[in-house]
Amino acid sequence: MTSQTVTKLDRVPRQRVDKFAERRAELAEAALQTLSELGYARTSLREIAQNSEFTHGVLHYYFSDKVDLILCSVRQYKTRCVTRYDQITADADSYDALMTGFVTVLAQTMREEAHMHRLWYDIRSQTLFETAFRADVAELDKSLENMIWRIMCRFAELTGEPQTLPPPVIYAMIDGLFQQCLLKHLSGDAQAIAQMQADVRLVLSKITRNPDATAEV
Amino acid sequence: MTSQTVTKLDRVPRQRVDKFAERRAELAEAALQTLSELGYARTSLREIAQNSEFTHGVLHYYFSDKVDLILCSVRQYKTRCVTRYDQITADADSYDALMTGFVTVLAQTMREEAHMHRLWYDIRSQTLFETAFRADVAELDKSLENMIWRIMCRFAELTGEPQTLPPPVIYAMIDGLFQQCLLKHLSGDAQAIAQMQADVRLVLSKITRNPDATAEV
DNA sequence: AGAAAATTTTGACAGGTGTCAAGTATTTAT
DNA sequence: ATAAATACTTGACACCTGTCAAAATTTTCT
Repeated sequence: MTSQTVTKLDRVPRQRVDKFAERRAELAEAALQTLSELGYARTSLREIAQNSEFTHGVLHYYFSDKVDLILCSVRQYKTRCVTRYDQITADADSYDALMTGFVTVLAQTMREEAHMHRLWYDIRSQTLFETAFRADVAELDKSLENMIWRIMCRFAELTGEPQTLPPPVIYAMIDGLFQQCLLKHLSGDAQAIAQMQADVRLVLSKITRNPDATAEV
Repeated sequence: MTSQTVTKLDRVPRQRVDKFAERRAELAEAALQTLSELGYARTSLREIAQNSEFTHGVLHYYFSDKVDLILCSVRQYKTRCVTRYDQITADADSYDALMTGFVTVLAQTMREEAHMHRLWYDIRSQTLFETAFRADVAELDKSLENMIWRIMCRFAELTGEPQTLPPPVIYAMIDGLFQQCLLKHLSGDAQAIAQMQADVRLVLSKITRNPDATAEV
């Protein structure tokens, strides 16, 4: 239930609502940090509160229960994640530039946000058991699929060739490569990132280019 | 520590050792069932014991701690999983037969062992946080990679064309497709399996066939 | 300034967790 | 058959979990 939230939205002045929402966001942020540090299985409300500037009781003032809090966190994570590669798409004015831009941001993401992404894979796995997260996780997954698809469309524009694989397939493939890389990267494999960059280049070159293009060019 | 185990292996008669190992396997099986039902985060030792014919205390007689038990379970899961597609590879005597055989077993696995596979993805995600599982999970992942690679080698034999993508890349791609399908399948999407079969066919046909082959044939 | 409302803290609750030691029952060996 | 080794159960321990109500604090409004 989010009855508390609804009540507030109904009759308190505008400023209040903003403050309430801000604090929710603040606590959701603390939850994100905790989840990315400990993983879903070991994340408790008291641990989350300790990563904020409040005590554990306040969580039930701003969220109806633990699920409500985590859902809020996931949505917050999404808004940051989903436009990550759009600048690259806009800037690139050639096939090679787009390719280089893409794998560069992939590497950067892996280096700087590895913990946040392990949280994502952890939550997505929870979805296999817990129905509560399914709708939000599916929506986020779809957004990521769209993000990848926008890149592929730009590739298609630049080559003049049509797309050869549907959005879900390309996303699944890139996601699989990213996930394997994350595993190796967090296990201490120093070459994992460079290897993934090479792998993505290889796969995309087979996908984005027309089968006969290599012979023509 | 598995000091208890070692002690037994050292000095008790052969029959005892077998019985000890058998019971370990039996309890590991109960753990597998529980994990695949509840997920890692909600699996407790008492719950595992309830899925066996013993009480919770016995777990500490056969395993040094919870981690020891789960590692044992994962290894047991592996031995069943890793040769799943080998028969298909041996039987198929044409490109189309191999392709059909592969996607058929993929679908069968998804239908019959969805719960076991969600456990696998759950445990693999835990590995991103918990170092204790890393070595075993990495080994299992490698075995699965090899299994997929054996299939690709058979494809290469049948087409006469060389492989175009290295083992880790192909595995990551297929795994990504499988994982997405599992998510949809468990969310109630009735077309998920058929869609995955089509997707795998599409991707493999782009990978296993020479770029110019379509023009030739 | 004082009353009212919103916010935060504190402390408790019922129940669950892994672990382990002290028992009881069962099997094995002599 | 009796003693010893093995297998299993029971019950406890210290601690952690989500939740919530009551009290204390802070902010807001008049």
